[in-house]
Amino acid sequence: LTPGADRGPRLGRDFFGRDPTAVAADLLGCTLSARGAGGRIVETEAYHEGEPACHAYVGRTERTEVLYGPPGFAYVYLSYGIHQLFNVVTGGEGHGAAVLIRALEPDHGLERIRERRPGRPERELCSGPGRLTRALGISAADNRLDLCGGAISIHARPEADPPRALAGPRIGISKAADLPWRYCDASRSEWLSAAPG
DNA sequence: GCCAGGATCGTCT
DNA sequence: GACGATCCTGGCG
Repeated sequence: LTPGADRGPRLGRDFFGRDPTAVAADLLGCTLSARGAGGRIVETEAYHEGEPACHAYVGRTERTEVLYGPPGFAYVYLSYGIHQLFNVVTGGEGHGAAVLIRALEPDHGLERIRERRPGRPERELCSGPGRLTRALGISAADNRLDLCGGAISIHARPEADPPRALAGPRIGISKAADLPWRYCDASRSEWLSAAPG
């Protein structure tokens, strides 16, 4: 665990309004903070309307509408009936794209996190997309929240501690499984949900 | 330590 | 009515 004091300014709309692969790579090393708890982003995945693993692939529905909206908003959905998964909407308005946050190195609000995940070893607090939402108290109530102004924020990474980015195939999908759109910070391998590559 | 299986429900066909 | 962008538990050795 590293101290969490060195966090940059809150990321703005321009950061998110780019290709999901660029945003996914650049989110490594940034800090995700939700209501007083959070940590360094160490694992992300990009999704784009043009490939079938993306929820936006089916077009605009009530569920996917947020993906087609302006960048910098949260897309939170229920996976397997149990787990909340947290995504950031990317790209320009009218394009359906997002980045899934898959793992954090927790670095602030540890007491709150441990309260939400009692009895868990440090490594398992935030090492997985369902785990980190539980750790930070993120739920479907946060769907469509503005990350550039709301109770969940993302902050620029410190220049002094850059990530070592590695790209590989995404996890847990059956379609478009060949695209290397999962990004890991290899300088934080112990906090990942799975080995890079 | 590894692996197999079950939990659980919103969304779309 | 089927299917997940997952996680946890229990059995085995």
